[in-house]
Amino acid sequence: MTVYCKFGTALDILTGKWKSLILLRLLNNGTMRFSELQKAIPDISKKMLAQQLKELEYHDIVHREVYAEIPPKVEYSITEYGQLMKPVLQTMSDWGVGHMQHMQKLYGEEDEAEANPSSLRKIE
Amino acid sequence: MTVYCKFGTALDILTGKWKSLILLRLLNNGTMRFSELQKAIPDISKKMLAQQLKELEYHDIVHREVYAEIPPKVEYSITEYGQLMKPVLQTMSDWGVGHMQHMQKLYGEEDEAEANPSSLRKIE
DNA sequence: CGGTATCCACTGAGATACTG
DNA sequence: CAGTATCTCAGTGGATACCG
Repeated sequence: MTVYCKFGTALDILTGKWKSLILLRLLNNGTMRFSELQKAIPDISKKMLAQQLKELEYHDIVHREVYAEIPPKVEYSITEYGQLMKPVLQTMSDWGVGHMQHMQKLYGEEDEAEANPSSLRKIE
Repeated sequence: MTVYCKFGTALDILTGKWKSLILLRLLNNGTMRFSELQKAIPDISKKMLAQQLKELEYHDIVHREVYAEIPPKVEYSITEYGQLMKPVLQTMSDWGVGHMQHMQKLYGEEDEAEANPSSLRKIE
């Protein structure tokens, strides 16, 4: 159980399909508004976006800056502490890339491999 | 979408609450029988264990060895290719450990931190 | 022993509508 | 614009029973 805990901690943060998408966007683009994130991640609903951002904020990975304007404006960015996620994301991504190739070798072309360059590299 | 794909690949494998537990056990103990895994992971159901193992096998991460005996005997182990997961697990675990401390600093002691040593280190 | 099949309860997440 | 509230439904996973 204790083994799982530590690993699970990372998992809980990264998991949830959307967190990674959000993190990736913020990492690449810097500061983004709520609506910009919505546009950048077409299939996410307001509800999910708000929920995931709230969790990331709680974990001190994402910073939320509210401007007292009309109409409202809220900007999100990765905290300094949040930058520590980069190597984790990168490691997972690297493995993922290699694994897709491995799966192809084993099972052929069926995987919806769109032959795109590894844009995750942008994370640097 | 393409960004997500690569990252998501890793996520899909690791995700699912149980995969990590299984992997960790096999990594630490080497070969294990179905029933041993059940005992080692008390809260997992047969159904889930079987399902997760099947997925890991499909991904060439876990090897399944069937002995034609009565009563049946099946042994699971990490494939050579599967060993490549170790650095990924380790990176995530390391971050997880650090993050638990960070959360404590921010929010205090409430987290069910059992003050255990990082057993994940066994993965080495 | 090592599963599979079936049924069921619960949760995650989409759609929609409303608010400050 | 940036959310919150509700309602709903599909999929995940638990419990149980059965099979080779």
